[in-house]
Amino acid sequence: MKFNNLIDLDLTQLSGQTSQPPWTYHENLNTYSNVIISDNIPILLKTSQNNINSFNLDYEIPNNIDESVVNKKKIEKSIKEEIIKMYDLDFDLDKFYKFLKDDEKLSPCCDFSKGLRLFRASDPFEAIISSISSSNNSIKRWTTSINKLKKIWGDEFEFPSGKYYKFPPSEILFDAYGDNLEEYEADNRQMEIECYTHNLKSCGFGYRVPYIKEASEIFTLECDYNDFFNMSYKQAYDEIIKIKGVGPKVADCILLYGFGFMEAFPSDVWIKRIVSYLYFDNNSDISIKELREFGMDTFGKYAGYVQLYLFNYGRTSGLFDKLTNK
DNA sequence: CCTCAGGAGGCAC
DNA sequence: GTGCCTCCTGAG
Repeated sequence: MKFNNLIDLDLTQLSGQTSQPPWTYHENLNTYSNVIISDNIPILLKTSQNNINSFNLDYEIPNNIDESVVNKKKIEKSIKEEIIKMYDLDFDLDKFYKFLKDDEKLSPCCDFSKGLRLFRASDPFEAIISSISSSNNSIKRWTTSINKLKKIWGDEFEFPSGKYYKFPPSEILFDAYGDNLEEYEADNRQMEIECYTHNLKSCGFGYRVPYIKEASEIFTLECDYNDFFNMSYKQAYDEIIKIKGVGPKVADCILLYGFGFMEAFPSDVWIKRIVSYLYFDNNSDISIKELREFGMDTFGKYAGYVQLYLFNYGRTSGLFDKLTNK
């Protein structure tokens, strides 16, 4: 299937959005692949492109599923809808670029991020755990941790092009061991304690392990995250921030990348540096709380996209280096 | 080549 | 305001 939309797959996949880690990249084919569940069937999505004005979507079904039992038309319709959601293809980038160019402080962003789109979650729970893992952490570290987690607890599917793992549901992580001591005590073989690596701590989540466990418990026993789709931004924010390990920044990441609340403006030190530089004459007295309010008031429904473009602008233009080398 | 101190990051307390 | 946990960088 060919999609004639402006999108830069590399930028979108690798910009550190906390809906999920980047998909598996195959260099020789220039393809990003990931498994999703579509109509109860695991489907491997494969996206590739030669230029940013279009991309191709291909798919595979698992080796152990007989091709004759799948309804191809139905599958293709549903994966098309899914890719439109995940790559946010309904968002009008041209209109957004006009908005950026109307603000002389924002207009340089366009040149560094052409084709960058929101990378939305297929599974909101994955976005919740990914966002919690990203706090006080680097992109490389949290994505490595999430990939390890998927390999240990996620369902494994074999496709013609290889093995892929889905992010596990909350009840699986609710049951998972927190660290190797817990795992050791539940095992009757009593091996050396270092041998126990089937636990959250061993994935490198550090002190965030109890936060991940608690979030898993809440979404297993107490509430359904799908309720967030029926809330206003403010209602959803007030609700999600109650979870331990979820502060203002993580809450906004979850709402933006996991649930598509476009008015969220995730505010961290990087955004603070670049906004201070662009809008406040580099006077960084502005607090993170004020920064979030500034972003939401100034950019409105484009707040999430502006945050994305500002971050990428800072990262790729060398502006972040300049702002931190002093 | 090695080791090790220092830095980075958002949140709970 | 302080400490959390892990990885990365750079100095020696």
